[in-house]
Amino acid sequence: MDATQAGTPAMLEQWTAAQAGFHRLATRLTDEVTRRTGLPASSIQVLLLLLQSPPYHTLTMTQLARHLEFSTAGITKVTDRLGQSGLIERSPCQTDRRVVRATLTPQGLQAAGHAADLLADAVQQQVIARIGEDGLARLAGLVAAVDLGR
Amino acid sequence: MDATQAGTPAMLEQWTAAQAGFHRLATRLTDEVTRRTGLPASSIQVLLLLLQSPPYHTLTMTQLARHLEFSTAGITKVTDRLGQSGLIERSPCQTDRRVVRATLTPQGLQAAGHAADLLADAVQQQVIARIGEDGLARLAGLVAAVDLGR
DNA sequence: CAAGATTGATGTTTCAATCTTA
DNA sequence: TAAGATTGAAACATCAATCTTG
Repeated sequence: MDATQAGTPAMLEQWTAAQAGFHRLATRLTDEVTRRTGLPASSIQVLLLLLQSPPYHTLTMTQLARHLEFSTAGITKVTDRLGQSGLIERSPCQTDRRVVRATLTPQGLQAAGHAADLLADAVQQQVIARIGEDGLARLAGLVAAVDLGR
Repeated sequence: MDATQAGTPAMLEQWTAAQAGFHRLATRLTDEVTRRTGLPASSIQVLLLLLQSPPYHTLTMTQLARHLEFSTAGITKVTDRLGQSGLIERSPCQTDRRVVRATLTPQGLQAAGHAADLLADAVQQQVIARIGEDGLARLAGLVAAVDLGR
């Protein structure tokens, strides 16, 4: 028996089940927000990340890409769409002119807040109601622990 | 203060962090398999699901779509590609001629086993090594608990 | 030469419409 | 009439190549 099989097949099934289940959950929650705002999932993620980046609700393209595990090309296009919708503004950085920063506009701040409210409702009803606040905390903790050794 | 705010902003940040972290993890594990097999993530998911569906490694299009939270259109095209690669075979159901079933070919069974080995290695090294087998079990349990009340 | 960002081409997924069968 | 599956069009994300700046 080699190292490949050491964890038993059950380990792999646990992982695939967790992956599929998490995907179902994330889809269900995001769809709730998408349906009421018309925004695709990636745009919602960008808006919420900027909302959670006080005090100026500003991040660079690469910061957005790193946090969301997106390609920089993808971030360029998401922020293009958000810019055309008037929800964010892109501005070149003064000190390093290679850098482009994305900032929530007042309208974007409002949209992000609305999306956050809708998502919070969904999390409350579909997650907290089933595993409690401590359940969510344990879930987030486990994911973070795996992420740390990155 | 209305129900929307009840869970505190921290609850929402925990969720967004968990979502981003899980996405990073899933991407990292799958990329490992994709790089060595040339198969996109969705094809890998279909192969593994069929592998875990004994005794005949057969599922219908809608079963695949439901388990993976894919559109049926998407499943049609994934199985198209897998069929062209000779990894699965599509056959009409005898008793209900609307239904199409996908079955692993001998070659597909081998490919699925290989993908499972690669993924199991990645899970072992990147997940078990950090949170242990019981950590993965807790993670899967929490996700399943949220999924149940579906 | 390396890092940040963008563009065009490519692959994948979904949506809407359609076809077939129950 | 509804359910299962497929098709073509559109949306989205990634890759490779390119441009600019440090």
